[in-house]
Amino acid sequence: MNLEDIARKAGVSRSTVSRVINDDPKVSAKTREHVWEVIRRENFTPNPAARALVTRRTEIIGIVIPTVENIFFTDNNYFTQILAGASQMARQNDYAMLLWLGELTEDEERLRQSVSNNRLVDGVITASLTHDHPLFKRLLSLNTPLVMIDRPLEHDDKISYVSVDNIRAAELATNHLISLGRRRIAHITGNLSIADAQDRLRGYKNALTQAGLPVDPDLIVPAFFSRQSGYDAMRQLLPRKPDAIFAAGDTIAVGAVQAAHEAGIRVPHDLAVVGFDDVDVAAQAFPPLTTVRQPVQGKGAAAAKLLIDLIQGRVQAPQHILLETELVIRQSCGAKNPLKG
Amino acid sequence: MNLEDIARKAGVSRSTVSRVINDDPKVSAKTREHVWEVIRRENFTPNPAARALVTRRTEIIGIVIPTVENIFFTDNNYFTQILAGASQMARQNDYAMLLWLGELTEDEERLRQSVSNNRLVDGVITASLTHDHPLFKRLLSLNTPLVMIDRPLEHDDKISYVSVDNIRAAELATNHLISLGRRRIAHITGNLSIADAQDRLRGYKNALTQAGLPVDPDLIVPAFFSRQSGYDAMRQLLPRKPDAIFAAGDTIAVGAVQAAHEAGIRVPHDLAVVGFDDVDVAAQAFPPLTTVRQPVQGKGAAAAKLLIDLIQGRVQAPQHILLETELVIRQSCGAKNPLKG
DNA sequence: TTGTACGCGTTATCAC
DNA sequence: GTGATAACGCGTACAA
Repeated sequence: MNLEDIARKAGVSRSTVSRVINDDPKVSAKTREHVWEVIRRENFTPNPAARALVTRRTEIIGIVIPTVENIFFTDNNYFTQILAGASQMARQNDYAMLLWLGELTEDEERLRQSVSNNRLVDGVITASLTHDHPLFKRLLSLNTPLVMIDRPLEHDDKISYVSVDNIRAAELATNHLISLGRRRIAHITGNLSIADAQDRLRGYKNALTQAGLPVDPDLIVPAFFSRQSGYDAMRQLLPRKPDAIFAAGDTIAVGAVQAAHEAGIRVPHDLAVVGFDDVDVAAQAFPPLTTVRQPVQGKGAAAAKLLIDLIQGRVQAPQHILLETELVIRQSCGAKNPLKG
Repeated sequence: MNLEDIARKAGVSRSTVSRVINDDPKVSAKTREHVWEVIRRENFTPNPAARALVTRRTEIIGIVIPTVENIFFTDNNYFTQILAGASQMARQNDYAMLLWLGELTEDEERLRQSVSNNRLVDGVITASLTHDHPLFKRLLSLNTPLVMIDRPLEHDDKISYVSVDNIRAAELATNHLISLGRRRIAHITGNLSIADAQDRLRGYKNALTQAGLPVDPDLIVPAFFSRQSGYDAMRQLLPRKPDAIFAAGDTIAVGAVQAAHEAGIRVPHDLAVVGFDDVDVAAQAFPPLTTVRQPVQGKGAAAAKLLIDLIQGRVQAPQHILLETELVIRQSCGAKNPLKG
């Protein structure tokens, strides 16, 4: 079933059917309605391959989640939420969504090829792409529309991205701990090759300085966004006797709490803990985590919307969008009025 | 840059280039090598739209995760792992992967249309599609190759699917609790419109019966695959004083443990708990959950492989693949030799 | 072994 | 407002 068939059944020419489908104004209301009727009756959809061949557009956006660690070690539903947000926005705009997930290292070159040689998509979203990943340079040199989720560490002035104000958000978290009377506040960082992690570290330092507290290097432990990493970091911190932890991610915080428990340290009594993200594990942790909520689905949705706007020429790159964060108080910080988890 | 350009640069005809790309044997080794060189030098990739137009194949598989609850209430990384497995297998076979996520109810009709009218993919994988979902009938009546992840409740004899033997797995979990001396073993079910949940319930009953223990309806509480639901179910169970819980999912188990803690019940001392899936939250729970691990990534990968085999005619539908499960002993069951979480 | 010519289903550019 | 007709880039009989 193709345009020709519909045309015959409707008693018009192929071009007219095409015009009807593409909302071309110069077609009489009468024929338009008639043709639509036939299309609906026959349950016809134009062949996207043929369409793409001539329009040079596929109406597909790609989303790339590139690194091994993201998929296998992050251990939370961050990426599910990113995908949910992007998917919904794409569908609302009649775009389909192609997914590339980075996996084993051996596959990395193949992924890079697959993404960069690809003519299947009108534009690309990346999530948590680090500037040292081979795809980074490639995607920049391509002239496909590109939107990054999470600010890139390099060339961020030339790249469109969607993120949150991580510095302010980290200040928020740290100030909260300060306001609870904590004074030896430690920070477990995320992967510092990611701008988010760097910004959260900066926000932590800012808050201490502004409160007149010392920034003690011994209380800053670099880690990655994983539970094991948070666990290890906490064990390093134990002898330094912090009274609070600001962790750069919820999964890190969960690992830290586990190490604290094993050492007989009570959370929040002996140690107040604040995480970041508000992904699934935050509310499910014991005790439920106080954390900085960032709108993860919102980031996915905003990235998709921005990408589509770029594709359709409604806006010009680069564009930077920062979404709002919010402190969610549960039990791990020991504040008086915790919300229900 | 197209076949014609490459042909000119290589001093051959367009068809020869096409033959080289498609590994047609009747082309001399010499020209073949020469043409490949030009292709590599020019970094050429054939236009997939043009190719799809003539071959009627897109080399794209679709994956559908349809229901609202899956995305928003499941709160674990189950679907991330499904996607990771499917994605990796797809790429290994030079297929791209299109993702449809079901979201808000208003969008359901749009999703159904988008999936079923679609000519963008060579075949479809569904994850956790229930038989009462509008997509179920549609996908069956389409003649696109189809593979379901998780056995469908109806027509499972006509549908290809990948799953685990949930009955045996549930027996495994329940037997473990019995072997630890527990006698009032309760079961919190998953969403019973999903076959997995029904099978786990059946396995639970089987194990009790085989051990000569009574099946007490008061110790079976229906729930959904969510933490809140597990929490509510546990509160119903409290007055009935179970000494063990087999939960149909890890997230359910986490909710149940939380309710138990609030009631002053110690896990595992007063209450042994076993979950199902071994998703992220299991190891991160407090205490770390003993659970039945199912190979979630493996299910995604197996589904993609099977779908591609169906598309390429290597096997005939319907095919049923059951993967192995494994009991992972951590702390929530109180067994003597827990593995490291 | 290589080249020629046609068709895939659509949109765009002309005429009318 | 409508209808021919030429692209779009590729695969593939068929001819050479």
